[in-house]
Amino acid sequence: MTWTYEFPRPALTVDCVVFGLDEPELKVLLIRRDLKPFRGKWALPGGFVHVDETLEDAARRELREETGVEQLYLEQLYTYGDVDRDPRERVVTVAYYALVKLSDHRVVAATDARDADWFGVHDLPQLAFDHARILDAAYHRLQNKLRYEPIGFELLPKKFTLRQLQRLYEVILDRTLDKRNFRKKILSTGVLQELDEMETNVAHRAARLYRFNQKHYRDMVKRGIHFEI
Amino acid sequence: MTWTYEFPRPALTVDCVVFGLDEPELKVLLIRRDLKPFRGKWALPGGFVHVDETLEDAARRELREETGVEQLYLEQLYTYGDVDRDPRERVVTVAYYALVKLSDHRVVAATDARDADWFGVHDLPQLAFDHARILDAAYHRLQNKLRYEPIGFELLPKKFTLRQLQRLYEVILDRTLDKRNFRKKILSTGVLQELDEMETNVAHRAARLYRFNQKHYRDMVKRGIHFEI
DNA sequence: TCCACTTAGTGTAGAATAAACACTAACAGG
DNA sequence: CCTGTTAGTGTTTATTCTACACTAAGTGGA
Repeated sequence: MTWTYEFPRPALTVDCVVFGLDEPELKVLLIRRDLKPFRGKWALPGGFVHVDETLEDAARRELREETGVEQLYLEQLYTYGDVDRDPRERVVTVAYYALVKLSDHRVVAATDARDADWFGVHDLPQLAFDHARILDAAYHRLQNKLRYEPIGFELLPKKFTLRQLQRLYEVILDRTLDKRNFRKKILSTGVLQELDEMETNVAHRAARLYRFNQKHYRDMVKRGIHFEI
Repeated sequence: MTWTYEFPRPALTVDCVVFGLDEPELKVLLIRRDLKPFRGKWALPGGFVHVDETLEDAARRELREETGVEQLYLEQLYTYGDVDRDPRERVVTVAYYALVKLSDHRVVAATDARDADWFGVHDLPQLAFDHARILDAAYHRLQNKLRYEPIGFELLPKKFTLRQLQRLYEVILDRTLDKRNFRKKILSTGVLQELDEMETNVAHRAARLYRFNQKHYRDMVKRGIHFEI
C-alpha cells in the first residue's frame, strides 16, 4: 500500500537526547546505525512519526523500541529542518531530550539487538547527521533548565543524599559549588523532603536521605512561587 | 503531478505569532480564514512547508505572502503535533514568534486581498485550530525572553526614549516598573547607545533618544556576559 | 509673560540576597 | 584507638534590589 499527495512532503521524525547520570559523569545514550547513510556511526535514538501518534508518543515509542528505556522525563527541545540535513531526502526532525534514572536502566544496551551505549557528554564519538548539534543544544538547555526548574531529581534514585544532588549540579553545570551555600539554597526552596533514613554501606559517616517533594512543588507553581538555584 | 510514499506522512506547516507594539498595547497579527475549516475565524498566519525550504524560510515566506511583513525578528517557539489538531488530516505545525517594528508596518492589512488585522493580546477573537494555545505560549515565551535577552528593541523604532522602552517592558510584562530603577538597570547593561538627539514634537520637555548597540551586545555575549533586566 | 501641565532626569538608605570561608561530628576499617 | 573520609553547620562581607520625591525643562494657553 502506498500514500499519495498533491505536493511533496518532508519526512517527519523524532530524535531523543537521553541523559543519564553515571557518577561522576553525565552520559548520553546513543545507538549505532546499522543502515545506509552514516552506517556504523553513532546517532541519537529516534525514528519516523506515525500518522496516528503524537510527537511525544513517537519519541517514547522509539526509545522503548531502540533502547528499552521507559520511565523518563521527556521534553521537546527544538525542531530541525535544514533542507540537506539528511542526504537521502528532506527530513524534518523534532528533537526531544530526556532524563532517566540510570539506577533503573543500567543495562539498557542489552535490551535490543541494536547496539546502544552510554557516552560521557565530554567524550562523544562522531555523530551521524546533525546530531552533534542537536546534542549540544540539548546539553545547553539542560544546563539552563536545571537552574530554574527542579528537574535534576529525574536523574537520581528516589532517595538521595544532598551530596549526590550537589554533585549532580556540579557535573551538569560544569563547575564546583560551595557546600554550605548549596545546602542552604536547595533546602530553602522547600522541594526536598527530609527522610528518616540514612545512607548505608559507606565507609564514613552516613548522610541523611531526601526525596523530591513533587506535591509541594506543584503547590508552589500554583501559588506562582519560583524555583531557582 | 502527485507524490507517493510507502507510509502516510503528516502534513507539515509553520504558524507565526507576530507581535507589534502599538502603544499603549501589545498587538498580534491575525488573518481571517477564507477556507473550509474554521472559515471566517481568525487564525495565525502560516502555511505548508515546501520541500526545498527551511522551516524559517517557510515562516518568512508565509508572512510576506499573507501579511506583507518582511523585516522581523523570528524565532522558533514549539512544534505542535496533536493528532486531531486539524479536523481534516494530520497536520504538524512548527510555531514561530516574531517581533516587528509597527512603525514600519502600520498598514499591513492593505498588502493583500487577505483580511489581516492587529488585535490586542488581551482582547483576542476566537481563534481557529489550537492557535489560542500557541499564541498563549508565544506570549509567555516573549515575557520570559524579554527579561534575559535584549529583544524588546525589535518592537521599537531605531531611535527611542527611555520612557518608550520602559513602557514596552511594562506592557509586555504586564506590571509597572519603577522609573529610576529601570533606567539604572537598563543603562548599566551597556546595550544602549546615548544619541545626541532629542525627541521632537512633544508638548513637554523633550527626552533624549537612544539606540540599541548591537555590536556591543554581541561583544558581551562573546565575553560570556549576561544581559538581564 | 507668566501660569499650568506634563514629562525628563536624578540619589540614597534600608532590606534582601549572594559569596566566601573552616571547623567539629560521626562512622568504618585496619 | 588511630586514620581516613564525608556529614553537617554560621557568620561576615559584598552586592544587588527596592522603595521612594523632588527639581528641571519645555509647551500651550490665558
